[in-house]
Amino acid sequence: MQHSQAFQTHNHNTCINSAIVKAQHLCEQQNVRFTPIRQRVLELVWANHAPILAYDILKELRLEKANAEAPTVYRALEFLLDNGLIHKIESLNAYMGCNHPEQAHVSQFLICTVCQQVAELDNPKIKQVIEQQALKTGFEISEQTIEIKGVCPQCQA
Amino acid sequence: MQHSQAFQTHNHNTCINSAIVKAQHLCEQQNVRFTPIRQRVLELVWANHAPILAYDILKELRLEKANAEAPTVYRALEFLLDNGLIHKIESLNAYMGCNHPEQAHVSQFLICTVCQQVAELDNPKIKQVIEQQALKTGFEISEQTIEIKGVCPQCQA
DNA sequence: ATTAATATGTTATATTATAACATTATTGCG
DNA sequence: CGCAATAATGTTATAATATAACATATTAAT
Repeated sequence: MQHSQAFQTHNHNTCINSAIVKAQHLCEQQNVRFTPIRQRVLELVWANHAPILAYDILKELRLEKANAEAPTVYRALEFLLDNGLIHKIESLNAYMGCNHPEQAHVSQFLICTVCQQVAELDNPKIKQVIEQQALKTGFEISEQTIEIKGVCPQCQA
Repeated sequence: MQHSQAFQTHNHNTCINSAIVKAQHLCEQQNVRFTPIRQRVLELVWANHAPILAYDILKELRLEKANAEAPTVYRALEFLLDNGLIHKIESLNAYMGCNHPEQAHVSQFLICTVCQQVAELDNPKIKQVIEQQALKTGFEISEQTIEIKGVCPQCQA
């Protein structure tokens, strides 16, 4: 089973549109404001399946909004993170869209070091084994950061 | 089985001494230079079971070496990382000593958000399940970053 | 001893992220 | 509606993390 389109060819506009629509619905449900800046930043994050750097978002924003500054971007990113709409890839200091923000989940990221694309897995086995093994030491987990680097199927060919 | 002393009381001088001795041997074997700066940085990294920030290492170094600068620290950290003597905790931008640099291994880190201490696990089950599940998508793993946040046994009491 | 390779010193700057305060927009309520 | 409270954005400055580039010193190999 392929959990993500990231490593397959697909019409990526569908990804972006679907992400925006989901975000709109979720923000409405949560009664939080999906403002134009927040939407635009989310669109920019979704521009590729590769994670994007905050200052690269800023560069893009500035093409449309000359007075954009770092806090504009970081505030939008914080909002999107808080509401589960994006993930931060810690080992890259970069951000990527979340595949299914509508449900809480623990993700694992497969980061292709050749094409830079990242696939989001939400594999319950991985989550559970980690919980199980950590519990053996008496540790109570609140958060898992799982980032896997390697080469995706496309780039092996 | 407890894989690390981090969350238990212990004579920590033993940890530091043992880490330095292992590093000396390994560097000799590998025919790389374990210089005074590199040794001192390794000692500072081992000062606690909590990861340390690069600029905190720099502050300590400067007490002994007034002309120490950022590159001094980052070069030593790079050397220690390259030779498997320390790990970088990506989600904290911080560095910690490696428990058994003498063998290649995939680690998982249990980061206590209360006491800031970090235990290094080297759990083969976790490693294998991740490999297995990633392989299902055709992904070839080269590196795993596994950082688990939560509360350690001591801090639950 | 001389050269090559490695390590360190030094200055500057790139990159990532936040603090602090001013202004504007939106919401809730009398 | 009009006003106050809250939330969001604008703006300037700076903190925190990390590297580039080039000079000097140390060590290793011949």
